[in-house]
Amino acid sequence: MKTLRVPEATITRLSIYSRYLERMDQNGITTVSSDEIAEGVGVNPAKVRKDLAYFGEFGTRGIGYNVRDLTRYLRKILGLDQNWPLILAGAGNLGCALCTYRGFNSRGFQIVGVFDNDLGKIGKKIANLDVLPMEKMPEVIKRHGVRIGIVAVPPAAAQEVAEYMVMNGIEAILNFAPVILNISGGIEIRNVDLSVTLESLTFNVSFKASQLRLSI
Amino acid sequence: MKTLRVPEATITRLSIYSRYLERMDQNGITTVSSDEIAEGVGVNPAKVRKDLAYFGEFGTRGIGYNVRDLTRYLRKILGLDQNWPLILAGAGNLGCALCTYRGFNSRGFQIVGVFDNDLGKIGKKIANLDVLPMEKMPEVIKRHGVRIGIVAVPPAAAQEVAEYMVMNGIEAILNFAPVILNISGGIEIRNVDLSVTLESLTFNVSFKASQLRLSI
DNA sequence: GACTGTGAAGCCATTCACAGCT
DNA sequence: AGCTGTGAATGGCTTCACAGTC
Repeated sequence: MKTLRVPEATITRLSIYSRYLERMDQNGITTVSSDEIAEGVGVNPAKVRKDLAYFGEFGTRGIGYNVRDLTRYLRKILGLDQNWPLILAGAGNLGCALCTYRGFNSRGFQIVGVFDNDLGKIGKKIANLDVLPMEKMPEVIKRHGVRIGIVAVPPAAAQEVAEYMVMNGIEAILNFAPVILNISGGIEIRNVDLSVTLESLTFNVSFKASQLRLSI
Repeated sequence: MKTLRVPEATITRLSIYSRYLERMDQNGITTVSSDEIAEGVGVNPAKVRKDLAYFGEFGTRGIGYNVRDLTRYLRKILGLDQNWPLILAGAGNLGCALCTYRGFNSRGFQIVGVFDNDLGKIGKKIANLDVLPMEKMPEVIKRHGVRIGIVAVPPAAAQEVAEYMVMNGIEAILNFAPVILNISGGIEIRNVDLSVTLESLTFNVSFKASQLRLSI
């Protein structure tokens, strides 16, 4: 009975391993070692083994891991042995891109409702989905049993939209708005913040050679 | 002379502090304490002070920090005292969304070239920019002095495109393709991987109450 | 009294190194 | 011989707690 807390970073890596293994499976590879996985995704081999060890013993000493079995275990660990309906708030450019994003379907994600409060957008179709007014959200969440919501509205509206989602039963939020959402009650939030990510690049590019001689 | 290595997580937070401070400035607030910043962005106050201390002493004991000055320092630290031209490979839905993303301009980012190898897309216009064939990339990089590239092409093409960018002088890559890029030579890479992010949510939502009784 | 800056302590993730299995 | 699984060691980020300053 393991009750160790699993690091968030481990979960991220499991997801990456999982995708790498699926590609190996498609290439007809049946067995893989932690060294090969590590090489393939750019991490330390011991880390691969430790990450897996949080959840069980999936390998065979002297041999390695069965690709297909490990893939199945990983998908189950990540909760991907079921489909995940998603709702999306914000039918702007980003929202459109997300609706048509191909990477979702293969992992069991499907956007089942798109919402906006802009009358100019409501009623338009995005990838077979009607853009609905926010008031319809509760109904869609119930009908599909949605637990995860995506926030892709302008920053000024993000907090309000997130609260509305949570009020209607959403348990986890993927937030693209460049603000820190203030939500309590054990709601899981992940932020995708492009400016922040780019700025970690500009920092590194700016002060690469000149090891930190900032002289402000 | 500080030569301490600055944690990557610190850089990420500086970027977040910076945006928070700009909002305070717009609201007419002139002075702020580490406690207030911490509260506003959801971190520990000591962490705010430690993060800033890597780069200097910006505050006044007993008083706090001057909002406008600290904002300016942070922008300089992050390399945002200059504009950053970007190139974008991949003129699909995601590419379009990125071209019109409003969050970039206010932070000094500007996409100056969009490239694709799909003849059906070349020549089309996205947000005032012509979609160009990949062969034009070297010229655009040189003309604008581009150092950062965005990869928004399908996964199968990502590695090749990234190598092409690096070969033509790009020093940092923001990668949206769901693959691990294998690039050497001190090139900075940041991955924005929506499936991975969503899967850390499905994991947490799946095994929230049921503290990890996986029974695979 | 209020708040910053920082050494020290605490904590958590990573890496090492090797026992154990095939 | 080859590779996994894991206790121990390491390294690094976070938090505490308080001296120092206004």
